[in-house]
Amino acid sequence: MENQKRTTIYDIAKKLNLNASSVSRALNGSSNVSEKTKELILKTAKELNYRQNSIASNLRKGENRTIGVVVPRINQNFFSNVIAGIEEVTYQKGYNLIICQSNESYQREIKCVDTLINQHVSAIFLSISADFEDNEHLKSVGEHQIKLIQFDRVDDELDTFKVLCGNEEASFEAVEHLLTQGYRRIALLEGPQNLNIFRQRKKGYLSALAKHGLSLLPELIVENAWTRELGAAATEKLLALPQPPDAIFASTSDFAALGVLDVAQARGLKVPQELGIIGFSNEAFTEITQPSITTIDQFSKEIGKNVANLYFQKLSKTASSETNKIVSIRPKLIIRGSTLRNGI
Amino acid sequence: MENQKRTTIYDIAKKLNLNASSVSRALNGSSNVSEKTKELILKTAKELNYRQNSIASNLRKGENRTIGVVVPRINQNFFSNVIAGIEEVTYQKGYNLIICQSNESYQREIKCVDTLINQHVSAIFLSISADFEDNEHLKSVGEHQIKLIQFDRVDDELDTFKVLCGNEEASFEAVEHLLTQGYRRIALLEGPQNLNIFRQRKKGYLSALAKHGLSLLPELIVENAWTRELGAAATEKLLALPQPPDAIFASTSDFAALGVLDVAQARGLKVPQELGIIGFSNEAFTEITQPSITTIDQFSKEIGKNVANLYFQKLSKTASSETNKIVSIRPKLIIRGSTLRNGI
DNA sequence: TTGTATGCGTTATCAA
DNA sequence: TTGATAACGCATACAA
Repeated sequence: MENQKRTTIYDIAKKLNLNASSVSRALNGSSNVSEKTKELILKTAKELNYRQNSIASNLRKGENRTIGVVVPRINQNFFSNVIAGIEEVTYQKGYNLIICQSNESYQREIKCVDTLINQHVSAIFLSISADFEDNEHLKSVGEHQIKLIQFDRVDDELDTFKVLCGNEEASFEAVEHLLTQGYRRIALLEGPQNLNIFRQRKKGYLSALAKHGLSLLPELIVENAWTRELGAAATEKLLALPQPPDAIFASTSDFAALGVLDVAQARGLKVPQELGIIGFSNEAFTEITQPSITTIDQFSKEIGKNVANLYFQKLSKTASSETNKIVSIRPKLIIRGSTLRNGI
Repeated sequence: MENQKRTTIYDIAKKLNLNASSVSRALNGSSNVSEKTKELILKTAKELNYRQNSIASNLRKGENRTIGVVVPRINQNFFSNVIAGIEEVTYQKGYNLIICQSNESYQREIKCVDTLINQHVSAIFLSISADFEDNEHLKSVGEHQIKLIQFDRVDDELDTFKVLCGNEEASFEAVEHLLTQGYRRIALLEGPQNLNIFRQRKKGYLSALAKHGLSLLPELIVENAWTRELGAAATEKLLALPQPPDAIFASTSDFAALGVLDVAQARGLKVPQELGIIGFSNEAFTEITQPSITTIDQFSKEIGKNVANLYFQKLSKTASSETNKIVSIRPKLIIRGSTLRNGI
C-alpha cells in the first residue's frame, strides 16, 4: 500500500475499458452516463480506493473553493470565535479554510496575503495587525480577482466589504452607564490609535463626556494599556494623581480591566463604591471575578458568521453590491458588579 | 483591473519574446538563465503583477506544502493554543495550514479527513471527536500517502505518530496531592470513557488511591461531567450522599471545577477547608477565582509545536522512524488555594 | 451514451 | 543559455 501512486480516473478507465471522460462524468454525477456503467465506475472507484485530486480539479475548473483567513492571533478568544463562526458557514457551503496568523506583525501579514493570493483562494477574510502600516498588499488582493472582506480591525481607506463591531456606540454606552452611576472622573485606557477599533472606542468615550458637559482631562487617558500588567501599571499611575479617577474604562480589553481590579484590591479600594471598572470583550473570566466585571460583548462568533454570509450573499445578488458594503454587529453592554453602586 | 485574467508565465514570455520555460526558470531562481534575462523577466513580472499559481505548480510537482489540522473545536482554549503552536513551526517551514473542526461529531470528522485527502495535503494532524466510533477513515489517510499525527485525543489502536499529554501521571499527582493535604474521600468527575484522555485520567486517580491503600468508592465517581453546569449538578449529587466527599477532582475540565466551586459557595462550604477542588487544563480563570483553583497545565502550545516538529523531523531522518513514534509532554500540577489547607 | 481532443499553469526533460 | 514538448489529473466541448 505504501509508496504507491494514487489511483486516477485513468486507472479506473483502463480497468473497465472505458474512457477517462466517462469516469469523470460518472464520478461527478453527470446525467450523460448510463446507470449501468455509472454503478460499475463507482464500484471500482471504491475498490481501487480512488480519491479525487482536488488540485487538478481546481486547476482545470479555474476555481478553488477555499477561503483564506488572516488574523493577528489564532489563540485569542475573540479571533478563535470569529473563525468558529466563519467555519460554521463555510463548511456548509463546502468551502475549505486556510488560516494564517500575522502575529500582529505587518510584515508577516503581507506574507500571509501573498501566499493566499498564490493559492488562488476565492476570498480573503482579514483583520489587520497592530502595527499595520500600509494597504498596498490589501489592494493587490482585489487586483487578483480575490474578494476581500475586512472585519473588526479594518483599514477605513480601503473600499471593501466590512464587518464591524459598533465600537463607538458601545463605548459611548459604557461611559454613559458610568455617568448614570454617578462616576464623574472617568479614566480611559486606550489602545494603539492606528487601529480603527481603538480610535472608535476613544471617540465614544469623548462624545459621552461631551454630551454630559464634562470636559476632557488629558491626564486621565493612558495609552497602550492592553494587557493585565499594563492595565495594572496604568492604574497605579492614575491612582497616584492628585485627583485620581473614580472610574476606569479599560477600552482595550478585559485583561486590562483585570489589571485595574488587581491594583484596586491590592490597595484596598472598594469596587464599585470607590472605583468603577469596565472592560471590553466579555471574556469568560469577567463573570467570575469578585466583583464581576462590567464589560462589552462583541458577539464574536456572530461576526464570523456575518463575514462568511456577506461573501456568499455577494456571490448571489449582484444588484445591491454597492449598497450593503458594511455590516455592523451591535455589541452589548453587560452590566455587572464592578460598576453597580446605585442599583440599576 | 477587474475581471481580467491573471497573468501567467506565458504572458511574460510573450511580452519578452521568450519561452515560458525560461520564465519559469528565472522565477524559480534557476542558475541556468543569464543574469540579464533574469532581471528582465523579474522586472516585467512585477510590471504585469504576476503571481505564481500554486495550484498549477503543486499539480505539476505532485506535492502540496499544506498540512490539514482537524480538531473538535477551534475556539476551545486548548485546541486554539495547539494550533498556534503548530502554526509557529509550519509557518517557518513555508507550509500552509487547512483547519477543520469536527464539532465533536464523528461523521463530520470523517468528512474533514476526506476533503483533506482530496486536497492532497502532506500531513494531517488530528485530535479525535468525542463520539469517535471507528478508525477506518484514519487508516485511509495512510493509504493515500499522507502522514497522520494524532495528538491529545488519540486512537490507541492505530499505529501512528502521537503527541500525548501525560494524563495518567498528572492525574496521579493531583490525587496524591489531595491525599497529602489530608483529604480522604476524593470524588472523581470523569469524561466519556471512549476517549483515551479520560480513561488515562481515571487510571491515575485509581492508582493513586491504590498506592495509598484507599479503596475505590463507586458512588464517588460521576460520569460525563465536563461543563460548568454538569460539574455543578454532579456536585449537588455528591454532597447529598450520606457520606459526602471531602474533595472533588474534576478530571474533565476547569469548567467542571468551576461548577463545583459554584455549588460549594452557594452552600457555604469552605474551600479548601471543607472541600478540596482540582480542575484540569489551567484555564485563565482558575487563577482568578476565590479561592484560585488548583489545576493541571498541559502546555498546549508546546504540544502543537511538538506535533509539527515530529512531522518535519520524520521527514529528515529515516533511521529512527520506528523508535520515537510517541512523544509525551509532561503536564504540571499547579497548586493553588482550592486545595491548600495545610500549606505546602 | 461514449470517445476524442484539448487545455488549466506550471515544471522537467530533452534537444538545440 | 534557451526553446520545444510533454506531463501532472481532471473536466469539458465536440464529434461519433
